Amino acid sequence: MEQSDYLPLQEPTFFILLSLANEPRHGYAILKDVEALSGGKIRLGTGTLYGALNRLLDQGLIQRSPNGVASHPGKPRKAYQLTQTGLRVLQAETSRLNHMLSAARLRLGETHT
Amino acid sequence: MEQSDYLPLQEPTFFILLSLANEPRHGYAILKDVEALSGGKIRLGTGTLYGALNRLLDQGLIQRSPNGVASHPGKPRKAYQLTQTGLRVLQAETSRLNHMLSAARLRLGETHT
DNA sequence: GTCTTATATGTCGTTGGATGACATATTCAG
DNA sequence: CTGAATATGTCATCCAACGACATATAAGAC
Repeated sequence: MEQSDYLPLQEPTFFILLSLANEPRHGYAILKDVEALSGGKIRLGTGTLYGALNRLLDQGLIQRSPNGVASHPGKPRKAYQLTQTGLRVLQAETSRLNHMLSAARLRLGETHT
Repeated sequence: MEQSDYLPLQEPTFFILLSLANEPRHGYAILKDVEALSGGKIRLGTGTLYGALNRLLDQGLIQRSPNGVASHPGKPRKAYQLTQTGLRVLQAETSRLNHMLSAARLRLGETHT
């Protein structure tokens, strides 16, 4: 299994992995984080989110992380973290994005950005 | 209809539009151009290509272009070109890609590129 | 002349991730 | 007690991508 077998990532999946890049988070926290991270442009539906989390678990790109014990509203939290594979996939996807932008600059004639 | 209604673009669609950014091309030429443009990494299947071309026609992102009269092997060529809408969508997608990379740099801690 | 290769367009069934609607549970503030 | 924010989850549907297959033509090799 190479990381390229998981590419390309779709937008929601990309942001979910990115949200977990530095620290473990539970689902709802990912939801809010992605919204902030994208400047409010991306609002994950819960169907998209929890579907993706289960798929990513199956694929081994994320894994369960010990839940904090703090009291909080709502159903019990489930925290997740990136696996090494997940990180590699995220980096590979970032690289792919860079290649696409290089190609776009060539054809659309932008100097940089 | 805003250009954002067509986003995000999938990889094949993005490269097809990009291939038409500067000059009209027929399907098979797009196939070869995308392969070159991506450094050989992306090889469109014909199902993907012709399916996408018809969809993009429906959506008004591309339009038929007068066919050259040159003799050539194979079935008669059908040339396509970007519409103004198509160009705007392509630019919007490029912008979206840039935002994603900005977010990735923040979280993955890359200095640039 | 025929065979192969490159060119060229097309159809079709399947898959897989995204999406929106809906359901459920808990804590806290007013 | 009621509503809002928090929190997880299911389900049916949609749609672009994908791979396999089909068809046609021109040119060059032999």
